[in-house]
Amino acid sequence: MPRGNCQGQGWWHGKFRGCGYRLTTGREAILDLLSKSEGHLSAEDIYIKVHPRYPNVGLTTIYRTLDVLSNLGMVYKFDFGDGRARYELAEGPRGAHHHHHLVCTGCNRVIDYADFIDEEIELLQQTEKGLGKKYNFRINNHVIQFYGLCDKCNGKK
Amino acid sequence: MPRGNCQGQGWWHGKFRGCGYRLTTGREAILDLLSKSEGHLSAEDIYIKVHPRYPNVGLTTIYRTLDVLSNLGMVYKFDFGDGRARYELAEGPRGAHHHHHLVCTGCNRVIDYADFIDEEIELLQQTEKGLGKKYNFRINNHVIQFYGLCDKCNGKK
DNA sequence: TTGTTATTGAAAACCATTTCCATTAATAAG
DNA sequence: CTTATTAATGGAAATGGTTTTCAATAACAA
Ligand SMILES: [Mn+2]
Ligand SMILES: [Mn+2]
Ligand SMILES: [Zn+2]
Ligand SMILES: [Zn+2]
Repeated sequence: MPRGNCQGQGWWHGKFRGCGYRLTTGREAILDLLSKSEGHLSAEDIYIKVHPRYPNVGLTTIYRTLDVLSNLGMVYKFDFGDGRARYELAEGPRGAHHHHHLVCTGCNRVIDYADFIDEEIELLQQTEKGLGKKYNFRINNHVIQFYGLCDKCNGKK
Repeated sequence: MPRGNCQGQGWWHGKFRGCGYRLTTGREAILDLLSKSEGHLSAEDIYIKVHPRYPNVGLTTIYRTLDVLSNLGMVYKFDFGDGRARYELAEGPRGAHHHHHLVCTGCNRVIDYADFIDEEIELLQQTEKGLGKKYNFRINNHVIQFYGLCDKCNGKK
């Protein structure tokens, strides 16, 4: 039962099984929620949404599942500086929904943006290639975040 | 005694006083250590280095000072995914030492890199301008991190 | 020197996340 | 459809980085 990198195709039923993971109610519920939710959910956010419909899915399982999904590359884990991890469905490493983040240090609002993404991606690929060679580093992910104040937080005091 | 953004010039004696902060032994010790240390120190790292010479500087003060320095923009606070915040002297918002990070998810090693920085900075400035206008966002910082496996962690298993 | 008050250290609280462990259930074998 | 194996689970407890509390201290303006 292989457990390592299983960057296959298709949707998660196959992906999960192919990696030797069992397909449980909790995992399905969490993936289901993630796939139909917008935004950047914390483990507790997910718990609060999943628990009413599946009362026998505990917070511990949320954490464990998110960890598995993150290792499989199906979910991205972010730190936006508000003291808890936040998660977002990946939908393919370089897939259609790839975007970066604008984080307000005033109110913790996070804006997804995809403007300039093409130029950013191109530069990133160059950089990845160069750095990978120079430092003998196998890059498989990146994070770009801009920090500042959103319009609402700009005008206060 | 003003407290807000004090992005003045010069070194920290003046900067601190100009922002209404008192210049204390602890703060000087912490800044002193940061300025002569390489790498990405956690609060505890700093405590361990500072405490022997200044036994009356507690961990709480380390945290509080790092928070002040971070708010003043004199120190950058990072999350590299190892469960603790790490800090690094800024030396000017776009100063000579600006660099980005390569983070090994295997052993948590962090490599500073400044290759390709010129192209990155140019793109970032364009992006900042565009995003700032589009989302009415006052950007004053950014984080770029590449995640992957370093040479040592590549060859294991 | 003196008064004001920002800063401090130690201990306790906080709280997101992890660990423990006995129980349950997904899966494969028969 | 059994049955056996063992991954997965959840609730409680532990963990550990960071923050809060509060009385004592010290920086600095006057
Ligand atoms: Mn996003
Ligand atoms: Mn660095
Ligand atoms: Zn805001
Ligand atoms: Zn490594």
